[in-house]
Amino acid sequence: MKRKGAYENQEAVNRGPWSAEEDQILINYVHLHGEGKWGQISRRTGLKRGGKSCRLRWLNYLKPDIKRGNISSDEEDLIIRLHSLLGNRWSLIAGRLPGRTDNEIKNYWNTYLRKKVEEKHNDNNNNIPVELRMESPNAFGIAIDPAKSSEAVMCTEVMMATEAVNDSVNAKSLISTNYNENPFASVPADHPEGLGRQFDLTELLMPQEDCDFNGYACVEIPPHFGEHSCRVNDAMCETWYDDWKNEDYFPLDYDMDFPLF
DNA sequence: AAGAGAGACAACCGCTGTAGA
DNA sequence: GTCTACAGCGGTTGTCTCTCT
Repeated sequence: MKRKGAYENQEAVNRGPWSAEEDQILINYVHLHGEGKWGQISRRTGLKRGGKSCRLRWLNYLKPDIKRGNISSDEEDLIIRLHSLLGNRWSLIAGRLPGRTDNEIKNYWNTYLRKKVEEKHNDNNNNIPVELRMESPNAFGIAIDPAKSSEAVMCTEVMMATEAVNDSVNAKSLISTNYNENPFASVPADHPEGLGRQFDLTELLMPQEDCDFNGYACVEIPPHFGEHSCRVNDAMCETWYDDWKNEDYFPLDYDMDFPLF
C-alpha cells in the first residue's frame, strides 16, 4: 500500500491510535501553552507525534467543548441544508454546529447522510418534471446532484439585485460577466430580475454589521427545486440565518422580490 | 461459533494559503 | 519577490465493531 511506504521513513513518529498517556501529554501541553505551535510539541514534551497529528487529535477529540454522542435530527437537518448550499466545505458546515468537528460531520455525511439524501432525492425526483431533475442539465447545461457533488463551488455563490436592474448598460455587463463566469448561479440570465451581484456565501453566513449589500440576498437553490426558486428580502445577519435554517426549502413559485437600492 | 461484509470513525496524506524572515 | 514554517482543509485509508449468514 502507498501509505505504508510513506510511514517507513518516519519510524521515529508514533502512528495509529493515541494512547491515554499521549492524550494526557497533549492536554497538559495545551493547558500550559495554549493551542497552536503544534510543531513544537514533540520537542517540548517528548511526545512522538507530528504537529499535524497533535493538532488533529486536539481539535477532533480532546478539545473540551467538543460534543460527543449522536447527532440530533435538528443537527442532521442543518447539515443537509448547509451541504446543499456549501458542498463539501466541512469546516464551514462544522462552524455552524457548535461542538461538532469537520471530521465528524464529514464522516457522518459519507457513511450515513449522503445515502439518506440520495434516497430522498430519488423519491422526490420521480414526482417532478424531467427537465428539472437533478441529473438533467440546468439552464447552463450543467448537471448537478447535490447529494453526490463534491463541487463546493456549486452553491457558494449567491445573487442579489443591484441598482443595475434599472441600468441596461450595467445589466448587460453583469449578465455577460457574472453569469458566464459563474455558471453555477441559478438565476437564469434572461430572468427579468435576474440581474445580480455575486458574493461568497461564506460572507452571507457570517453576521456582518457593516455589510455593503444592504442586508438583502438571494440564495441559490439546487436546480431540482426549480430554477426560479430564490430566497429574497432576508437580512444578511444572524436573524436571517436562524430563520433560514428553521424553514423548509422554498416553494417553486416563490415570488421574486428584489429590493431596489 | 466463526467468517464475511458493512458501518463507523479516528487518523493520515497531500495540497493550499498565509505570515514572517 | 522568494523561501520556509506552520495551520487548516478535504479526500482517503485503516482499523475496530457490529450484524448477518
